[in-house]
Amino acid sequence: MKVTNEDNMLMMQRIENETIDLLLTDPPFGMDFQSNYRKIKHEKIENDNNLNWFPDWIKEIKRIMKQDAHLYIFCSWHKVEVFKTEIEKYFNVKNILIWEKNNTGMGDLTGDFAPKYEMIIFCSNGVKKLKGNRDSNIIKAKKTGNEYHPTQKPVNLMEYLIEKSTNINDLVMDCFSGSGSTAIAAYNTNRDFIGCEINKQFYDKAMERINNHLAQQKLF
Amino acid sequence: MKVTNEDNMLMMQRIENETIDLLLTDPPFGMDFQSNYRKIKHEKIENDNNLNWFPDWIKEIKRIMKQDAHLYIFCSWHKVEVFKTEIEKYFNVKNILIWEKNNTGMGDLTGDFAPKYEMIIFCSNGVKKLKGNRDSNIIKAKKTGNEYHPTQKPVNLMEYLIEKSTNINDLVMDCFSGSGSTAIAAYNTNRDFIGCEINKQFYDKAMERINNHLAQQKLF
DNA sequence: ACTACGGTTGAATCCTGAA
DNA sequence: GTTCAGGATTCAACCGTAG
Repeated sequence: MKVTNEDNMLMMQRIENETIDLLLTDPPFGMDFQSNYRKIKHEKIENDNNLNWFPDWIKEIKRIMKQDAHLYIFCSWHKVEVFKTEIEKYFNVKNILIWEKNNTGMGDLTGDFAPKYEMIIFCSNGVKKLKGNRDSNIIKAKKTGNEYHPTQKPVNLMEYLIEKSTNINDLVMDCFSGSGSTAIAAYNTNRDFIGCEINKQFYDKAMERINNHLAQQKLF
Repeated sequence: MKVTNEDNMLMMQRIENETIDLLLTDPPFGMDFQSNYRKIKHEKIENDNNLNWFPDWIKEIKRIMKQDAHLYIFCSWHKVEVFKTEIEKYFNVKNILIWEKNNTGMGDLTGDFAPKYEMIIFCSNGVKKLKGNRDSNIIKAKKTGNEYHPTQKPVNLMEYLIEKSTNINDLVMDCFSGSGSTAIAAYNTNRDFIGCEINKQFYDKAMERINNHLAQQKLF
């Protein structure tokens, strides 16, 4: 397990071709997002409000993914056309999964439906099977907190996706580690993990969370 | 209520500017679709496996929609980037709704998640409020049959969307009427309806369905 | 001073699930 | 059972500055 505080393009430069078994990550969505309503105020997510970085990023991802590998890339419906179009240049977009949350979000209260899901673009590099039952492309998972990051992902959702697509000791990567949920999920499912988070505050909080989790596990 | 057997571009040519209160339609998705597994074999949906017609179509839609109007355009995730990008040139894409079905479809049985939803691109022309409660963007509705069309929509789903976005006697349009579900839903909710279906077999079956429905209503 | 414009601020909803 | 909190937003109101 290795989590660093740096830009993910720098981290990936050090990774050899065809190394990663699974990409499971939640990139910044290219939205100028900051909730003024939260009780816990987080630093605004660094975001130039566009996705200019995306083409170079996905190209570098392609280089380091193994020949038979899965990718799960979180995405809002607002920018799904940008994500999907660019990803399809390199990978086979197999599905767009719907992560259904337990509650709805804010937004236009009278002229719109309330947001209740995020999209997850599911791709394969080459051909690879999924483990276990044939589950549906709508996945219900409770949002479990935002004490480490405003868009913190539920650990059990990440564990589920890891177990659908990898074997024990496989290498899972998350380029936008955020709260560290993916790292913890990889640890819990006995997979190896590499990831980074560019924001120092989020990185520090994630490392504290991860270290606490590892310490608790060792008590048993 | 008026349903014709013709190409929808011909039908729309006869409609004056800013006439339609609600567009609720399920266009051909630009996929070469034919299930070989169905018990009921339908004629293959006419489709040149691309969406070349879409830019002209949406431009014509823009012309005939009222200044404050909603649009619901069904869409598979496979081509959502094409639909969304083109629609955004003319309308405000407010949301992508998820119609969650009660059961899953076919497709890749071992390397993919099972399809359980369709997307509905929800747009507004100008500013318009929704009626009733603030519902979420995941809408559960049972698929109720495919005896009239392979992608037949549940009448209650169409009724729900019509009632969210229109008043009694408003004019609802469905350019791709298919099984006639939208027409029946408009009738049931006391809205006016205009639509067409290019395929003679689907058109005949839909008209039979609609006429039977009207006849049954008149018994009471 | 008056308007036009752009950026910032804060208020609002209802459903779900945890307590 | 009942309370309670929380939410990858949008909109309108309100500034400040420029023309």
